[in-house]
Amino acid sequence: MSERSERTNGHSSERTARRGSRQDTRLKVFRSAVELIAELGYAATTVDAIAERAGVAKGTVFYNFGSKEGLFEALLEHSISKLAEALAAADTGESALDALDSVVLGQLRFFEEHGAFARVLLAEMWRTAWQEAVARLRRSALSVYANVLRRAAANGEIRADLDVETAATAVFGMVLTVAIERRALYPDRPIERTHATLAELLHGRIK
Amino acid sequence: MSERSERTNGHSSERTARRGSRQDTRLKVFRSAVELIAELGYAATTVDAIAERAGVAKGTVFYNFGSKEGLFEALLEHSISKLAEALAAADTGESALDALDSVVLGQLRFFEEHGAFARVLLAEMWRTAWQEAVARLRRSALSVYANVLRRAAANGEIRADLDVETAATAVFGMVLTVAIERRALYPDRPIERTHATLAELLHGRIK
DNA sequence: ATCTTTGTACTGACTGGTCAGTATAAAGAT
DNA sequence: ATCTTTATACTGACCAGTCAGTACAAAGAT
Repeated sequence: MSERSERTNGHSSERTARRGSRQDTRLKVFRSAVELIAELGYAATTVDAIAERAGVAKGTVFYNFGSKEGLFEALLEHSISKLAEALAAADTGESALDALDSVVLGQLRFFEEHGAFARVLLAEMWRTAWQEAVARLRRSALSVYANVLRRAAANGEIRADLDVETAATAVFGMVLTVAIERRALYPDRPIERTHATLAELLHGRIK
Repeated sequence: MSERSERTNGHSSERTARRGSRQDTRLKVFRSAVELIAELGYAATTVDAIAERAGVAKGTVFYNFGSKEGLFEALLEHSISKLAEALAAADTGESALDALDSVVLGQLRFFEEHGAFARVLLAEMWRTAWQEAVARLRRSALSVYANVLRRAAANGEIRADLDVETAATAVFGMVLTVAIERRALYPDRPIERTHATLAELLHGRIK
């Protein structure tokens, strides 16, 4: 979703010109919603609270998203797209295994910046109600891992018979869990250190 | 409905305390609660629904656990203990890395049997409201992984400078994620196959 | 033996508050 | 003109927690 349509606002006067623009309002609501839902969970988060934190009227939320569920679906859609973009952009490196390390780092960095979304994703990912969003996640984000692993298997960097789909989920879940732990427990630890630990784990018994 | 005809079944439950049916009631409520919360989440699950599925009156839930939150805390306590026992029991093997594989398998098997709890744990684990339960989880379950990894580091099976705490969380989160995916998406796949994939991933670039 | 009391486990109708969603009038923005 | 947002007020369903009462077993008491 989110056609980046900036709507040609005449010329100059760029910046946040469209003060009351719909896109702007939607983003404010997204930010507020993801923070609250990360803290309290979807069901315990009220639309009143979302609207208040976003600094908009309650009616605006319903005007823009139709319902609480509609808001949440749009939020998932929006955030999963961004995550998929970030992972795909990180898929670079000499060897496939270098690329794997790089994607792991990309995921860590994304969740460093969007920690609230990490929590929401972890909590809601397997709820049957949002199965469509999960399917999209598999197609767009997990497939980045699956492809890297497939490449590694194809040119002999790892066993050719590895189940890349399961392995992709495993790595994704591993990084997601660690990213959340880091934010919750060791917020000041440099991300590179966490990344190094994960890389060692994935590279196996290196001395 | 259903006049709980438990009555004096004579046998059932050891002589620990007369009127042993209270333990029975609590377990029925636990079972019902974990299933519903796995499906709907904590906040969206009503005490009415828990009581109905357990076949007890709503008042019984409050009589036994004081509040909805009290019920959930007792449930976490109960289940985390069982999980920790299962992991500790699986901590066996020639080398530390064999033990690691074994604990991973133990965790997979535990969540195979208690899939609903796996979902609840994943979703609620990092909610600040249950931080006490998370602390207990770290002490009792994650420490099994941390100890295995420490042993492996001590006798040179893996790098001595590995951050075992972070690695323990990583492995735990990886297995938890994959266990849930397996149940949701590939329930018929033998657990050994999933285990083999995780072992390969952990053992690194073996050809 | 029969009556009375006590403690434990449980029941389910009821209450008081909460919250998604609606309604509407008026104000900005383009 | 039309789209978007604001502010306020309202409705009705839903739900956590309460409470007066039931059931019943065991322990005195007579």
